[in-house]
Amino acid sequence: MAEKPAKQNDKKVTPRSEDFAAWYNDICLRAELADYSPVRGCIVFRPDGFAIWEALRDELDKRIKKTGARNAYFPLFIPQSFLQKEAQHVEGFAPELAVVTHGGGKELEEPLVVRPTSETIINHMFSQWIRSHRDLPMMLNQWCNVVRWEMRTRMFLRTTEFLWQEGHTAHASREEAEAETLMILELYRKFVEEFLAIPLIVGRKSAAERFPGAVETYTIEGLMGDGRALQCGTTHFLGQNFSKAFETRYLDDQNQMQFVWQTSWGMTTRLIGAIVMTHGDDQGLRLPPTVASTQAVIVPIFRKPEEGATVLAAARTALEALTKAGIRARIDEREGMTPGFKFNDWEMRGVPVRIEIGPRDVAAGEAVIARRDKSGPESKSKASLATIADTVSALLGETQKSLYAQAKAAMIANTRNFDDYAVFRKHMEGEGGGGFANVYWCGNPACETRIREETKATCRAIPLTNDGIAGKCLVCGESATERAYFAKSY
RNA sequence: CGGGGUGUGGCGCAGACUGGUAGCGCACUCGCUUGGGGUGCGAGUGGUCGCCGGUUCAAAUCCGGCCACCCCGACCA
Repeated sequence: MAEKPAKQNDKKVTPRSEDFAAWYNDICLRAELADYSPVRGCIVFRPDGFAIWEALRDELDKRIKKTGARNAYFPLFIPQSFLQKEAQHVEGFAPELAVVTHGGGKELEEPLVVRPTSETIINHMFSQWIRSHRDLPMMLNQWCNVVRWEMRTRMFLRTTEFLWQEGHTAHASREEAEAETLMILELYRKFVEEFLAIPLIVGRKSAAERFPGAVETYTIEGLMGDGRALQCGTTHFLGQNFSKAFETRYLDDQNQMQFVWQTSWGMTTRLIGAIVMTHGDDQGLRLPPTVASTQAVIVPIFRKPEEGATVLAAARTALEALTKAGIRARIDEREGMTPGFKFNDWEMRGVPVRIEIGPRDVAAGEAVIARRDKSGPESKSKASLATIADTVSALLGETQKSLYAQAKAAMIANTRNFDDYAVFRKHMEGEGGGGFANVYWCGNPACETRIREETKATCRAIPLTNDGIAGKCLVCGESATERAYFAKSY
């Protein structure tokens, strides 16, 4: 689908309902979240897009630090040989590596890989820092960029270079590492659902979808507006795969040499795309107040200069009250634009609350308030200028909840149970998404492969609490071991 | 790497078949007008027509070669 190019300077964005892919591109460009760069597959994060990342990152950083992990920074370049030490890891990442072969005008003795992820270099350092059980657990987090040479890219969702947070921990016991993996998974779930207002399905990945080098991978999966799933974050239980490859060992309290047990986990700038695709509508972006760089915009309306003075004075008083209450607000004083144009412009940019102040309002001591989480006449109401900060503050809280509720309702409406393979296949074969399919599965990779080949749907998550024993595999009819969610994904 | 498509002001396109002074809409600048849901009018700025070569008095247009980008697949957060 989506052959129609983005109509960047036409007045309206492509309606979401008409062409989801074109709509998504339009929004990212026109709301000035990002722009294409001269380098294929790389994007520029513009201030309004980067502000979302900053808000998200600051909150996530706080939550991660609360678990005891500390931030560090490891080099961008990794000796090529490091990537080759762990068998599955090489196999998984080799095709998508960017490799530096020259430096200072000379060919390097050993090529350097631009990190696709930092397990290897971190293990190399861990092996030098960890000597005793008293050094454990070691829990580090890094905010950085990584590069993966993907064949096909999409703004925010898949770019050659992306920003992320990668946590890496080493523990004395298997149990402790497994507990850490699940604890971070829950931290991710809460963060994405509460802060980004994106409802999720949580679970374990199938072997085919596992991180290269992990023993077990866990995931949080969202459902986008077009019915396709998006992996929003993953946590990995690495077992001793990397510690054995890098000899990351310690002496336990019995004076025995042991390999550490490890985890890694990450979330990326893909989440910006998830916000756009989960909450956006035909008018454009709808930002959760938590990440909106402008939470409330005041549009002054007047005709004559003398009205302007009165209206602007009222607008500035309101702005002061909002700012004092900790609300990120601004006045749209642009000249030569009609109020109607500004309304549409701010709606397209996803600002949660709009405040209209005109001469009639000032006279009545009121303002018209429009909320972005609703549409039509219900979105507008009147509020007293005297208590504007309280009103807006309450609305921002409600917006956060209502965006989540709307997305949750959409996800539930788009999640179906299937017990007949033919029916499932027919459902999934249609254009676009198809939502989540909740099915019994025998756990055999062959059945998973058949689903992928015939329907393009993949196993997104296997819930942690499983009633798989109760049913028969959707594909082969054998006794099921899993009850899993399948979907077409980004 | 396979299949399809497109390259003409910042963006979206027409012009090409039938060679002859490069055009339209949006955006941008200036002026007036308008202003409670994408105001209207006027005047402007801006282009070696993807690149190289050929045919011709003359090439955006015809011929040959190359390059780039986009979409659909395989790979992936």
